[in-house]
Amino acid sequence: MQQMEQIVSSLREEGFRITPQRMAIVDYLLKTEDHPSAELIHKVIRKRYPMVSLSTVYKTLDLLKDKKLVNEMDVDGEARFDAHTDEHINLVCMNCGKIEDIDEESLREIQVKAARKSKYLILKSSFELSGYCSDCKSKFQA
Amino acid sequence: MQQMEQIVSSLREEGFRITPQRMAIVDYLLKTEDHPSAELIHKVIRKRYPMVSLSTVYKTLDLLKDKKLVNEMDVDGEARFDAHTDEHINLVCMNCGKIEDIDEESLREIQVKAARKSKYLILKSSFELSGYCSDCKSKFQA
DNA sequence: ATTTAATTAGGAATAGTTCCTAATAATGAA
DNA sequence: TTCATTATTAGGAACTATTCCTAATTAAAT
Repeated sequence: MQQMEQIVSSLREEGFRITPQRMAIVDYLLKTEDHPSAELIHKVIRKRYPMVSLSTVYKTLDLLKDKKLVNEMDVDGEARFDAHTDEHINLVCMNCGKIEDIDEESLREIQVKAARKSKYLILKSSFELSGYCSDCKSKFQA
Repeated sequence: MQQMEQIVSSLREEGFRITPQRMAIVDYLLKTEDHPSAELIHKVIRKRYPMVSLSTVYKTLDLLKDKKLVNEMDVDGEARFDAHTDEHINLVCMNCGKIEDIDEESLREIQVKAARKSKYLILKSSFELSGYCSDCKSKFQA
């Protein structure tokens, strides 16, 4: 909720229009703890704005990615989105598909080390661990 | 070259057949430093075995993934493959698409920490940094 | 209220991947 | 070696997430 106004005004300043579609998508992404796919976002948004199109969802997500307001990650060939853009580890459950975030300050150091070793100019990072969440884990051990 | 025989015998032990197609794909993946896509693998293999099909490439890659003999990663919605399965960071150039590996022993610690915090059973990890490689970097700074 | 240019809805097109099936060939047995 | 069995393959059709296209709409400046 808090970041909403910042995002709106930063878009407006750059000359982008504030449409109900964009508001709805940003609002949903800020409020959810999930890491929804474009399709899920579309489904959810549609409940309030029935005529919003999937292509608009994709376009808005592209815009938000450009502005570094959301991160994109890949799970089984499907893009998933996250408005929590601080450095963190994504834990992906290979059974139920749930994604959990974990803060980890040592990621930054690793990034610096890697940049130094490789001479890359690093712009984006993605740290992902996959396995079974605590719920699904017990099913497999039973 | 060295691992070839191990892979062949481990597949044979489990009852899988050793076909020229599988040999060619494994051979190529072991020899290259690249992180080729399925399509590139197909193109390369075809030079020697002109009738090998793309679907066989995909199936073989699935098999090798299952056996943990190759890792899969995603670059712009395209799967890329790597027979170098030790823990490492992938550096992806956002301009030319090149991928470089960097060894980093601290990754293991992070993994252990994350597993402890989250109670996940971790089976797979992927650490990816994207940006510009040293070649492309200079083009953008000019 | 009017203008105008960004944005949208909707669907068609694309591309990577998976699926399907008859034909082929690797392997073990005789 | 020859034969029988059955995994594997080639080829292409089907699928699916995403991108592209265009006329209609609408946010925002005047």
